[in-house]
Amino acid sequence: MMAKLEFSLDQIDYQILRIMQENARTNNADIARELGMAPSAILERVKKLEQKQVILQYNAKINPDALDQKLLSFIFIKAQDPIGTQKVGLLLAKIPEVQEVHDIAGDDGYLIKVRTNDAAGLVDLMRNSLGKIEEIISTRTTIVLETVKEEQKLVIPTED
Amino acid sequence: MMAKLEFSLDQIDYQILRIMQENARTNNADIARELGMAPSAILERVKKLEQKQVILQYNAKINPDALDQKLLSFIFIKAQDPIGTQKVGLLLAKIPEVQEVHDIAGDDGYLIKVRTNDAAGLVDLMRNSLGKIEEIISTRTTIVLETVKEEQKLVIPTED
DNA sequence: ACGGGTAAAAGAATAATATTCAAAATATTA
DNA sequence: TAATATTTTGAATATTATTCTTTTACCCGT
Repeated sequence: MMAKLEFSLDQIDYQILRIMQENARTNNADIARELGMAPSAILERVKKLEQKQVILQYNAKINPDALDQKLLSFIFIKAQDPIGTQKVGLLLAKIPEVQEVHDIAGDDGYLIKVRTNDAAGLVDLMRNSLGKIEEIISTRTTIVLETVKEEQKLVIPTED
Repeated sequence: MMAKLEFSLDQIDYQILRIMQENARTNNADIARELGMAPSAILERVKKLEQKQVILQYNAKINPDALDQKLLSFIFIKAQDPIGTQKVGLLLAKIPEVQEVHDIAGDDGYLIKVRTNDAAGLVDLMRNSLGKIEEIISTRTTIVLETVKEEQKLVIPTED
């Protein structure tokens, strides 16, 4: 079940991705104009990029402050997963406040990124959500004071 | 110049954000239908959300594998910033492969998230980019073996 | 409770975009 | 070089975006 995906993107695809990465709501007509192509061709390309899972999704970046989500934290979690599984990782992924779960090298661990309203919210989460996961051995929390940059933009090649 | 921003969102705004967070390319007509409102009203709302900086941007999530960006790492950076500045943070933010830069509590440090093609790319980056920043005292790198979850979705309140 | 005023929503008309599809152009392969 | 497959175009139609006016809802002070 581990089909090797074949991407194979050309320069035009890269340009589309570049535009989409800047503003995912750019319409096909605008992209078409910018690339000097017909809108229908762009539509085809974009559809294909979605099908090939090159574009995974379109999301709106919402200001955390607007939802009063003021505290960002990273938590290293040492856990004892049943061999060959990532049971803990999957449980962590289910927690809504947890934005990222990474299985990291070294200490049988995970690194998670968590957004809560405040310190109290973080404590709550650790007690009520992490606390419920028995396989967790220990945690180490790092509090973010200020975020200088936070994007998911990838570096898109200029030549093929 | 530190104007306190007043958000003040109602339940309809939350619903719009919820939809946009799932798929930022959902068109106004669809949102309107889903919320049982006129498209023009939705347009107004969305514009306002953008103006108020509640919605910061729309981005396409691109599959890192498709661009051969196979390696994800987190690097803790201990640095000696000139007092009251985040000079190092800003320099780090300029590096394209660096997706996130967080100023963290404790050890005068930063935590950055970096995406490179492979280990060689990471070494390159540390040597050529981080190496050029003199204020950096030391680094500690954590390699991600596998990512279980990676989103930026926020928890949107259900009641006001 | 009653206006006055403001903000938001609806509705209708127009502009623009999305989408479909057949034909033409391009690439690909044998 | 011919044959085939893929991609692009261009035109027609369906759908959506946007504008603007009218109507409705909401807020405040009296």
